[in-house]
Amino acid sequence: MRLVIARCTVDYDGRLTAHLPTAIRLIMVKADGCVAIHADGGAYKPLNWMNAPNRLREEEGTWTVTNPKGEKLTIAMEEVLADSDHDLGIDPGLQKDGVESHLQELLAANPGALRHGFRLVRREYPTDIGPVDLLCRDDEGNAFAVEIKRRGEIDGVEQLTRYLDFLNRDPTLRPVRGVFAAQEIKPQAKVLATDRDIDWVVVDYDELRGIESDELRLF
Amino acid sequence: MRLVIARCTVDYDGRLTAHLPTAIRLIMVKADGCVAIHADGGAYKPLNWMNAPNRLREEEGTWTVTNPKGEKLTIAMEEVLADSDHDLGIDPGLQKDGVESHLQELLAANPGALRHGFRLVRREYPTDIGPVDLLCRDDEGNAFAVEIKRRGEIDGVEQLTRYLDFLNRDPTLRPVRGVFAAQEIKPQAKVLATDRDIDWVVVDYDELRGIESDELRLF
DNA sequence: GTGTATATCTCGGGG
DNA sequence: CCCCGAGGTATACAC
Repeated sequence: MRLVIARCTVDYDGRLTAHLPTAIRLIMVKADGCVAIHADGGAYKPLNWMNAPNRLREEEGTWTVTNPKGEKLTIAMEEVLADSDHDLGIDPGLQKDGVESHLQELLAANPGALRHGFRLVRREYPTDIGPVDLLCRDDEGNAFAVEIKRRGEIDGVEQLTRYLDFLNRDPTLRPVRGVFAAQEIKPQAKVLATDRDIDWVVVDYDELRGIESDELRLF
Repeated sequence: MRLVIARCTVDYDGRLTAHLPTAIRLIMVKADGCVAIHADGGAYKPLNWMNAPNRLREEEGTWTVTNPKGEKLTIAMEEVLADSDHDLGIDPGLQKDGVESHLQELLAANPGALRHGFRLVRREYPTDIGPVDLLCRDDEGNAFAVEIKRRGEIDGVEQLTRYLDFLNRDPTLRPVRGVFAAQEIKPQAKVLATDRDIDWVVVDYDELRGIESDELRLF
């Protein structure tokens, strides 16, 4: 990783055009070739950047970064204050826990946590406009489409509504009701779901993991 | 801006839990206090971070960053390879061109580019759930709500659908049809728009700018 | 503060 | 490769 502190101006021409007036900034060049220009604030997002793959040409105080899509980043170096290079090696990568996919796995393994008697028909059940997280049936054979979110907001209800529209055109499934499941659900999302006759369930992630490990303990 | 190159492990505990095993990484601390941990690849997004406002405690090889929401980032420094500080000053900021607001201006000035005979009633026409980008009428007086996006995706169609629901309750406007305009429109968005009887138009930004400058040239 | 809409979103998965 | 959905989305802006 190369780190350059320099007074510079920057121009980006690609998906939009953008210009940075003269100032001192950090220019970070990673091993994969990606370039990011950081100011001393504004969270982790750089002011300007160019992702890999790209080609960096460095000549007479002007850096030009181009990529295959025809985007172009031009850095005019006015004064270089520091320039260092560091060998970081390959990163083993981030281990995450608690995201939606994991929540979906847990609920797929324990659909009864959503409603008593639920059994899973299929995860990622396909429709013309995308896959539904879970398709379940209750003990009377009624079909339910389940949309799972970590945080339940209004667009999750919209998403489920779209799936229900399409699923209810299928005579082998009809009628299909909706269940909106999330670790927390915003008041507006509850209102909209209720208005559309969609059930909502707040699920407890830690409790689900508890059920899971309890079941494992039985073996 | 402080730049530290160090072999470290990192743990984040907040909206999720995440762990980074031992490796050499860049730790960037900006003037506003935000902390970002970068590997030598993977675009501009850091592996882990903590935005401002937060509190950084540094003691005996362990950095602890906490924020008011109760999130916590712990960096265990095993070996510091470089540690430098740079005064960057305040950045004058980015000047952008080509974003949605500009596209909206161009289409407001040239509604005929959407459909022959269109004239503008109002930009940002208010409804109970937010303003519609453009309200137009055709040469027969029929009302059209226009939603403008740079990239047309499915949630833009949802947005327009909500506006149409509300606009069609107004007897002085009814019936109002929808036009979904974007520089590019994803296939799913086209399917959903067609399904809901909403027209969609792909607009060419550069061509629109051409029309604009042509009109200026007439004066 | 919440709610809403945008982003050169980034990133990862699946066809 | 594109399409699609999720994100510790972040960020700006209106109410």
